[in-house]
Amino acid sequence: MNNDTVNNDTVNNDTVKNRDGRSAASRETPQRDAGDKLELRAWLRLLGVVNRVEGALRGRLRQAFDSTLPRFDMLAQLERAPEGLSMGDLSRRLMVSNGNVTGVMARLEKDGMVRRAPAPADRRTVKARLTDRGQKAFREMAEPHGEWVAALFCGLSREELATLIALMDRLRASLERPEAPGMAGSNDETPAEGGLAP
Amino acid sequence: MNNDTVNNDTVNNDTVKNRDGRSAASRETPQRDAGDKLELRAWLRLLGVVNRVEGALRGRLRQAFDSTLPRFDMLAQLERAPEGLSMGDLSRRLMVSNGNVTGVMARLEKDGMVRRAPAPADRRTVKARLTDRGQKAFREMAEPHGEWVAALFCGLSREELATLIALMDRLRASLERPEAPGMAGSNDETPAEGGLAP
DNA sequence: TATTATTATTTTAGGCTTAAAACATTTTCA
DNA sequence: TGAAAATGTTTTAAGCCTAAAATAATAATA
Repeated sequence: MNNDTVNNDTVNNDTVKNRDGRSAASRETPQRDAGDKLELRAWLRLLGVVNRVEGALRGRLRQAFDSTLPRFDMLAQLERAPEGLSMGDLSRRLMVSNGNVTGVMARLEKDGMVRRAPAPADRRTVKARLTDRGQKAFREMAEPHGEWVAALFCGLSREELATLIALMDRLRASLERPEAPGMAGSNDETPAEGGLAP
Repeated sequence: MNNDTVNNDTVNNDTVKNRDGRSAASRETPQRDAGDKLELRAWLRLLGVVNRVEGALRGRLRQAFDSTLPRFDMLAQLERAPEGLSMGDLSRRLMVSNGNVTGVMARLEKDGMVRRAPAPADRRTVKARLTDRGQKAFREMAEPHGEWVAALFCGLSREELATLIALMDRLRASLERPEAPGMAGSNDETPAEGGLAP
């Protein structure tokens, strides 16, 4: 994964002149902006936690099952779709690029976990299904995986978990809004590609 | 980055038999466990949000500055350490592997952003510093970057941001605790490597 | 129907990331 | 001192990931 100035809390205020002269760009985000950089701090914390949890899960999955998170995710999606999924379905559900799906699925197929076949109706699309082997492998991993996650999050109470979920839902919803949620101005690069990332 | 069953809220209850027969493993995490999978849900939400934000930042950084998040992070660390940092320092601060630092720094050096030189005192260590070019490049990126983050998080109020930061701090602290926070049992694989990931 | 546009996937080129092995240098201590 | 342990970095091998270009097949339309 990625970091992003993860470390301590210094949040490089240095170059960010927001004392009173509020740069042209910062004017675009109205009532915000109390000089602190709350959003940046939140982002760095989020990133740090996700990196750690991901690292822990990666290690456990590798040691216990010689597998990886992306593989696990693909299997999980296919497991709950017995009728199979197209590459595009997987790409959308896992929020990764098409090319990525192609690669991971190729490896899974090589390992005998999935089978891919062009759809008879529309020969453009490729449908993937879990093999028996893949089904079995996923079912073996799923429970330990859930327990690892539970253990990693044991520092938060149920109430805190609920709060966290609610916050993430709010944030996600606001990210989804096509009101260019990351394009608050300044240099007029980055044309106007509309929504978020991929 | 990685996903991890990101999609909808189904959270594959399927294979996870926790109705009454609480599997041997789930007994290890005591008062938790109300049958729902709150931790898993929280984890998936977290991951989804981080993926989206990361994707948005990646795209903007690429389009506006033809740069990347890992490069930006390295520059940010170096910028606040004018006396330079060793490869190990960077690795620890950014929480990435040594080999990773070597690679990203090699590219940054090729682009003239940093300069690396063996430390005279201890010839094992390599110290990196920002060049003038690197300094300038980082300072140009830092402000837009902060604004992009602020805009992406504009869906949360200041209070919510503070709550989120507090939650992340608690979670991070509990992850740090060497009480094997991800090893709640079941199959006795994954020896006992102590703390978290790398 | 022939062209054009759209949709679905793969390929390509390049960068990020890790774990483990290999090197290099310094420290420890017998 | 000199071997052994520890420390710091790079290399290696493999996988993940993306954006953009290339393919392939279907749908729209003139």
